[in-house]
Amino acid sequence: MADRLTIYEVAKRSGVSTATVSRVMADGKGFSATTRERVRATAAELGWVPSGSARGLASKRNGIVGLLFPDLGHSGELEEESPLYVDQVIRGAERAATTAGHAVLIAATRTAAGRDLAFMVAGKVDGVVVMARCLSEEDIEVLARSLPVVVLANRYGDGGPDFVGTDNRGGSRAVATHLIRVHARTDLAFLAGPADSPDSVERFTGFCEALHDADLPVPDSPASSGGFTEAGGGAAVAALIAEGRRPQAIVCGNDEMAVGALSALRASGLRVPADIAVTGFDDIGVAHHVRPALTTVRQPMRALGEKAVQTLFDRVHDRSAPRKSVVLPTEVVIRRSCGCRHTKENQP
Amino acid sequence: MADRLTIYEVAKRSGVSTATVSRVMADGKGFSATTRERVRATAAELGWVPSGSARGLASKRNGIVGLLFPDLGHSGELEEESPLYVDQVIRGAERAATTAGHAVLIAATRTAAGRDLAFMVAGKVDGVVVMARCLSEEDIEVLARSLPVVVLANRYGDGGPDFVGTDNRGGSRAVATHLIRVHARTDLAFLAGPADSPDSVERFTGFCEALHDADLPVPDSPASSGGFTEAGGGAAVAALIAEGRRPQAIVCGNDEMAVGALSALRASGLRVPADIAVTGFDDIGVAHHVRPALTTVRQPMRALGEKAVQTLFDRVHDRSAPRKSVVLPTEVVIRRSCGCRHTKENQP
DNA sequence: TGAGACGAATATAACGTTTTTATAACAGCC
DNA sequence: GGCTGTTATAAAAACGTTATATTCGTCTCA
Repeated sequence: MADRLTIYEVAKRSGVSTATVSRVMADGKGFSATTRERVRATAAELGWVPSGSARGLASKRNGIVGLLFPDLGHSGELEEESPLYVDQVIRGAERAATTAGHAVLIAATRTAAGRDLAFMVAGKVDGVVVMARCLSEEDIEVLARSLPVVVLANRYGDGGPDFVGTDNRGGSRAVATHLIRVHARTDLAFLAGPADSPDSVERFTGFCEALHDADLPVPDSPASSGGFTEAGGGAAVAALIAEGRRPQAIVCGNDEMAVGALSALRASGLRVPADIAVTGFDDIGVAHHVRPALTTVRQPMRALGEKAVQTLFDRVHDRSAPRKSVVLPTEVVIRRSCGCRHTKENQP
Repeated sequence: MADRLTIYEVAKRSGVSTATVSRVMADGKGFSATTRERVRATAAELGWVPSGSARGLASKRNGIVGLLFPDLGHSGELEEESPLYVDQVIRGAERAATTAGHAVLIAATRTAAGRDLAFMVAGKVDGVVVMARCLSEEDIEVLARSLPVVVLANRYGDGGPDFVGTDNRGGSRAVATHLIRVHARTDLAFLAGPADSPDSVERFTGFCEALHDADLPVPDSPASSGGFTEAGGGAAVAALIAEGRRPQAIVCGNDEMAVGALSALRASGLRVPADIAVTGFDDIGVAHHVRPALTTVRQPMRALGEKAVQTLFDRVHDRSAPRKSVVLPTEVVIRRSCGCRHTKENQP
């Protein structure tokens, strides 16, 4: 019986031309109300859904933005440990996209065929947001030559695509300054993440700036490193204590390590914050459930996703605009682990 | 200078035909290794990304699965309250899709143009997973006529598309049975969600089955309703207490209401679980942080997303296979609020 | 040496829309 | 009743791939 269902069939049955059907489906102008209704009814009756591919091909618009991220929990046992903030970024991106009538095409790249997937995605969208380190700089450059690209949270050089990130440095500086000014701590240790993590490096830089601001000695390198994991943070702090080091505060590169630090300090019989203050970074969910509740720095992950997509749309709209670089402010979340008695915490 | 970059340009520069370029990019067969390298090099050099639309049009394959959900936090002030489980479903879907070399196109439908977005998405994908109540039954039916559809967590009639959901009824029955058998509670109250929520209805049904199993009187309707919100749950329980009702246990339709119930009971000077036991449903994040830690029922949201996409692929692969209906088991998570002393909790 | 067979590469017709450009219908106006 | 200016519709040319059917060599084996 029926051939494959196309716009021709719908046009014929509605007694109009394909052009009219096209305009009706696109909510355009140039047809009467009755025509509109007739066409819509026919389409629904036949169960016709216009081919997005044909549409995209003919119109050169896809109505889709891509979002590439390194991983979303493919790492076997570590599933639940995979970065939760990705969810928030997706939410933000989805919101900004929906507002503009676009859908979001997501894909993780840290898998075997990840690079291929990334290019496949790139071919289907009007522009793409690329999260930190999920594609090589060369690949990003190739993509950027053929479609709008926004890089998220990890700037690539100076001449690259638009960039949106958070103020790691400022947040770290602020929380360290809080420890110095408010709690009069003068001997602070920084617990770093992986050495090749730009986040960790920026946070250490902010930490150093705070020390510098207060005329305290500035270290060349972090006191220790915990690989951004809870276990690593605990081990690093335990080692520090075993060496006889007793800083007045430990500024941790992220919350996971801070949680580990808390356990390690308790195990050593040291009190937080009385003996040693501890701060984290990221404000993950457990931060305000752990005891003492963790003073940390919150990154506006959702806003990040939103801003990234908005920036992408700006770029789609004007491909020759000057390169944009957006840095969203971070926010210090005061709880107990820094020594404060009254927590100051807005809802996330 | 350059025209718009197409396969023709790449073919010309590589000294081969477009067909060869196409096959090389698709990792097909029928070309020599040298040709392959030459073409790939040219493509990279030119920064050419094959048009996904043209590809999809010609091949009738998109390499994309759609995922439609009602909302992802567009509701103004309630942002953070929006259902977190959606994130998990997305993660599961993304994983299953990536495994098959597909990307995931996501869109929320509870917005003004939500329905249009849904149809737009449908036109771009090889199949679509539709989450509970984000599209009318008629719309789903229209979609299902033109592409594979899997309905998530909310069955539509008996003749509809493939279905994947969780065992609400069984989970509710299991947790109620636990209260009866292990903790010898005989006077249980069910705190329902919105009356039109199939989830709530199924959970109430399971609750009733447990009572029936134990030869306890089975109520016609829930003891009270809290609209699935923390405030609503608290208010409902407060009202119950004010009326002089003192059930031995309150089985809540979801965790939010259970958390509200906990507060309300504390405010009334009642001890949980000594005076009244409380259970929840969903195992949201706070469930194990609240005091007493909440005994609840966990739904495998991530597995749900994964299974939905796998089921979708099955359908794509064989469109005439018999209708499939998958119900994933739920799991009772024993904590303190039911009266148990030793929590039994696997990592989520 | 020639017939077959096989691998590599090509030419070209789909694929199903949107978008011009052109035409037809239809008021309103003198 | 012809003229004009809108508006609604029609016809056909893109859009950039993939897939089918073919061609072209080269190799193998009788």
